[in-house]
Amino acid sequence: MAESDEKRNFFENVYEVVRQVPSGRVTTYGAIAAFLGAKRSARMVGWAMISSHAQAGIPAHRVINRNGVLTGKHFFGGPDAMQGLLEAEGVEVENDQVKDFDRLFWDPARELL
DNA sequence: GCCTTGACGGTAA
DNA sequence: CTTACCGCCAAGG
Repeated sequence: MAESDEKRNFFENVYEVVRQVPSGRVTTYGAIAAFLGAKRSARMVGWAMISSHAQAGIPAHRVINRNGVLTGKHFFGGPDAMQGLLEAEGVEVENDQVKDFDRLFWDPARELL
């Protein structure tokens, strides 16, 4: 029963980490996955975000891919919804790509730990 | 029950 | 430096 519970915990862990992301900061799927010990399963983090759509307090718009591109902007109900949210927090977005991504990158294993 | 797709990432060529 | 392919895990068809 441990394995099934851990799987569920993985999703819950993702929600918790994303929830700790401060405004004006962005993180990546790989960073979260690596923080959870599944650095090779960054895709699952993205899948968890889709499930997080039903959760509250999950700033999924702050979670993007390692390229700094708003890969899941289409899942926010609008092509510019995610970009608008980031810009509203002070994050400059250019062509669906976060500017100064390296400067705004929030690493859970570096700042949260 | 098997195959394909998917909010990714890293390494190889 | 850019492009291509494979790998991980889960869910939908």
